[in-house]
Amino acid sequence: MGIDTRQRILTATNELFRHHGYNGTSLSQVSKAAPATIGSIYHFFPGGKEALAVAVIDSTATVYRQLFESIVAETNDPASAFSLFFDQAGQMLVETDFIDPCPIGTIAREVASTSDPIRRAAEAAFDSWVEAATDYLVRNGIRQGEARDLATLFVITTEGGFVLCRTKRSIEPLHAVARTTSPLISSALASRSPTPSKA
Amino acid sequence: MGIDTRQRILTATNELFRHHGYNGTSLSQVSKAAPATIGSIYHFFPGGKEALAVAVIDSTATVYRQLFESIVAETNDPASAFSLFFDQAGQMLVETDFIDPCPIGTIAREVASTSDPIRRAAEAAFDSWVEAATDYLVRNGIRQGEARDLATLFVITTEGGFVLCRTKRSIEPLHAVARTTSPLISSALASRSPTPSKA
DNA sequence: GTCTATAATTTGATAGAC
DNA sequence: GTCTATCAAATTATAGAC
Repeated sequence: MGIDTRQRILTATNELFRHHGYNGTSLSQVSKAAPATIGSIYHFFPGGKEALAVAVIDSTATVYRQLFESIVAETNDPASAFSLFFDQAGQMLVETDFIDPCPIGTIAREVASTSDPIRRAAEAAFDSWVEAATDYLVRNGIRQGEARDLATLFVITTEGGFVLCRTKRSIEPLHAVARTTSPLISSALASRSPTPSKA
Repeated sequence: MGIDTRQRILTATNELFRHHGYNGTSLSQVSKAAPATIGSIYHFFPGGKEALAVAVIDSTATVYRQLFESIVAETNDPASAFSLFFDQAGQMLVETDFIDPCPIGTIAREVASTSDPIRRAAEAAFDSWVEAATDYLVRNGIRQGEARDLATLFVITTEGGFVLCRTKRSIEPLHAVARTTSPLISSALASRSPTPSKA
């Protein structure tokens, strides 16, 4: 059972960050929640708390990118794919009593001015999400520039939606996002050049 | 000069929160930056750090609401009014080397699970912004329900835009917001019922 | 209203036995 | 790999002189 100690530490830290942010989480809390001794934490993460944050951000980036890909893979219409993503995020919020679904935005805003390694990890995460959504929209016939703008809006409304939902303890803000932005995808699809794809 | 000590404390705290968030800011930092002694801080804010945060959130809510009202008062077209707001926010980001323009979103996400007074203050701030933007859109002929959705999207994209801009040290995300959401306002205006207003 | 001193606790991090 | 013990520094908050 020694092998998954690293993963236990990572999982516990992720949850604590989503509860209390970066500066609000102490290593003693992590040690207790994992559970793992302080010595073990420093064994797996010699860079201490900062390295732990980078690892949490990297793994969260991957998990959310995979969630996005799995949702679009199961959905025919791109406009409803994004709505489905917002629905699923809202469901997560309710099930967890409005714990933050994503640790990255909070951590980035807390320490963007003081920890460049963490800021860069968060930047890479957001970039990878924008890229994944852009590629998906381009695959559906939307031209590169418009696709990138819409993908950026998608990530921004996700993060901004989490801010309002967590604050208001309501998923209504995410519903407003879905209602207002869904027509943007539809209209971009409608105005694409009528080159037939192999689908 | 005793009279504005309270204001100096408030201003210094606001700036420190935007730099390092709530848990990343200590009262000793506030004391040094204000400047004011710890005793003075507790004299004006007997509730300590938590009361200080509520006061910062309340004052920030008012300042931003006034900024919004002043921008829309100087602009003819609602679609360009929102773009102007995003432009101005972007300008602020560049001028301050990407210090967070708004302390509320960060603080709310940090302590929404642990401090209900702070969470409620942040909720009131967001609500007041949504209400101001909704009223403005309704005054311009957009029906209540659609206006509220667009106003909510406006606040969400502002907060989410700050997250990405601060993380990427770039104002390009806010530009993407302006480009993608501006047509939504225009189309809502175009489809309003043709009742003539007194403008 | 402002100041200094300090209480009581917790923090991130390290050392070294096992 | 895991554990305990411990460091030096910083934290919020309070007390009481001026």
